[in-house]
Amino acid sequence: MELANNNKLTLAGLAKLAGVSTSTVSRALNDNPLIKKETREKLQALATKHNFSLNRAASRLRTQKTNVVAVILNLTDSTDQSISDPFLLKVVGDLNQALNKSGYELLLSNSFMATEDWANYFISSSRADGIIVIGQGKSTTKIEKVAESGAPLVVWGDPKAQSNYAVVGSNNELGGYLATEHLIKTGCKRILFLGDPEHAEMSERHKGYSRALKKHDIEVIKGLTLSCDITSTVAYEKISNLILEKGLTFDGVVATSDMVALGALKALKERYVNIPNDVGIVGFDDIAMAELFHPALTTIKQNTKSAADIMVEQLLAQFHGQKGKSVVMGIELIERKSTRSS
Amino acid sequence: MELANNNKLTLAGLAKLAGVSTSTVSRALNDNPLIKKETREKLQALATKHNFSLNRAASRLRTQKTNVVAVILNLTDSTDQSISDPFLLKVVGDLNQALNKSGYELLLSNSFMATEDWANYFISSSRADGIIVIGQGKSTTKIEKVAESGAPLVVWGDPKAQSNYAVVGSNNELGGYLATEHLIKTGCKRILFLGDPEHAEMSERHKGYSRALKKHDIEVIKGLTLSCDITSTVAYEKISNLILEKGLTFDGVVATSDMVALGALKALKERYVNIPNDVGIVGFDDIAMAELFHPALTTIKQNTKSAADIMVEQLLAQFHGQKGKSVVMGIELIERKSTRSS
DNA sequence: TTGAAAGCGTTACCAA
DNA sequence: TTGGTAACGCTTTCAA
Repeated sequence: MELANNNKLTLAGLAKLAGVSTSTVSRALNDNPLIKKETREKLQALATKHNFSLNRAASRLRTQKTNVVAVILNLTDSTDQSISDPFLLKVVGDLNQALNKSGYELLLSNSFMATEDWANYFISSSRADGIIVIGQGKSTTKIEKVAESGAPLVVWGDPKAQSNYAVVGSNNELGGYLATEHLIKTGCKRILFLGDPEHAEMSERHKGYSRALKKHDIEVIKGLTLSCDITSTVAYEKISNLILEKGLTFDGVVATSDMVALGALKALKERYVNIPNDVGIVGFDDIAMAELFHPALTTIKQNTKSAADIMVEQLLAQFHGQKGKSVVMGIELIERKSTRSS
Repeated sequence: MELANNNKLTLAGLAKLAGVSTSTVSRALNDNPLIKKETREKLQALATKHNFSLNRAASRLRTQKTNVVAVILNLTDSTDQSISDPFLLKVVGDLNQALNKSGYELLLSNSFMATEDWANYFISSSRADGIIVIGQGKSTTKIEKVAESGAPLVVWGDPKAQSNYAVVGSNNELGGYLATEHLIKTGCKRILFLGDPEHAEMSERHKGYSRALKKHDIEVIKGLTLSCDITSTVAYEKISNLILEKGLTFDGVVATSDMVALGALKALKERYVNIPNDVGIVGFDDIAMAELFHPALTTIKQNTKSAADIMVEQLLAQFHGQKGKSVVMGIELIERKSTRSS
């Protein structure tokens, strides 16, 4: 039998039950050492017993702090409004872990929200204390607007691109370089770059691709850079069309993501092109299933877990009044079976 | 030059600027038809001009409504604390879309949070108005606790399992049945079930598997049900070990997810088992990359997009005082190349 | 070590 | 159609 008391228990109610003031209960529940340990524990026990939970709306209003971070999936260039790339979703998952560890909660959003002014929408409105944007996309105007507003902000993107905000991301140029060089060293001569060079991160990878070719005295041919959305289906179509129209004009592929690599892989295998002997493929990301493809995908691994930790760290620094720094994450070539062994 | 006015603009400030009362501004910004259209638009324009944004902490406190829904990834059985299954992440993405459409925001959490009492943590504390749990996991005690608290709740899981809360999910039994029957019809005699029958959803799929076998007068053999976590790596190991120890004792595989199917696929291909001629494989989910595997994966498609819409619908119903209903989503066999053609 | 009371920025009732 | 004002539930300053 429950008490017929519909009124939710508040701090004041709990204080009355305990015979102390609201101040004392508030301090006790927030583990304030001002309160005698004994009383603190007694009150905490009482709170648990009565299933009491502090009203966050009220404390947020009072303290002007939400302990929430807005994470925005910046999908500007995808026609499909839903997130499909497992890599980006992995980043979200890892951010969730990292934020929770630091006592923050994750408010998930994407760039298709009605609002244009993220800082206003999330920060001024007291919805969140800071913003993490995943992906710089093709246009960074929305991001820059947030930066100008002075709101705490960290972006997952290309940290080498100069910006007035903190960007955490992999060394994309080096990734592109290593991928390309690996193909060269395993005997490829005509290497295709598959991806969208308008994208900040992808353009860096393309720079690395060009650098590797030049270093090894291979001509950079325009026709061997194939612009392509970062989805496997588009990659599949692009490669299929290319082969259909011009034949197999390449013997290596540098893909800007594992999903893109997977699309290319399929298109090639359907035409009985042998991987890696006829064409070698290197992906980017090292998503969980990269090693399960057939052949297992050689790829550039990005460490999302430590990236997430660092992003949160840089955001917290801004909460504490410091300036967020851009951080370049190391990457690593993972050799598997989609390229010849070196 | 900005005005040296550090104090954030509030409703009261805006009201003063406009020469009206706070009530009027509040109503105007909430598009209350009580206010003359003219004044409303004037005030809205003024708000945009001054970059004004309502303080949500304050309005949430006042209205006792957050317009936030907590989405909990229930990863009880995974040792790995991060989310890796693209299917579940797709569900999160689709829920985000569906919630946004209805004016709600998504607070992402997982079951590794310190707290045990979800209703208390999210609802009593005014963090969210309702809870969506993704995955019933092996134990449903936490979920039942939420249900008992009376908090608005919708669960993605198996809708056929009886429960005192609203469950939205696919017709898993039928899915298991269709997958198995398809293998039988394409000539398989010894069909392996690969998955964890302790899992609510998986156990339904297993029931369908057994029903199909019985219907076609095939004996249900214990040794052909291989318990397995829902990750591709575990599936890979399980299949590898099975073959190592007992040889190729089966000619068909019903996998409980596409990721599991992918792991099995790899293990088999490494041993030069021909798919689909030696062994046919059917997955479950139809994740984006299912058709990009080699061979393209025959699978049972779950429609996450409409599932997300329905989950939100059922949650909103509870917000409006109605009782949430369990809904069974239809599934569909997608025939590709990992099974012989029928 | 604890208590009284003001105030965070809204909304909504009641009055005009 | 608009305004005055109390109240939402907490935290924190100041006082004891």
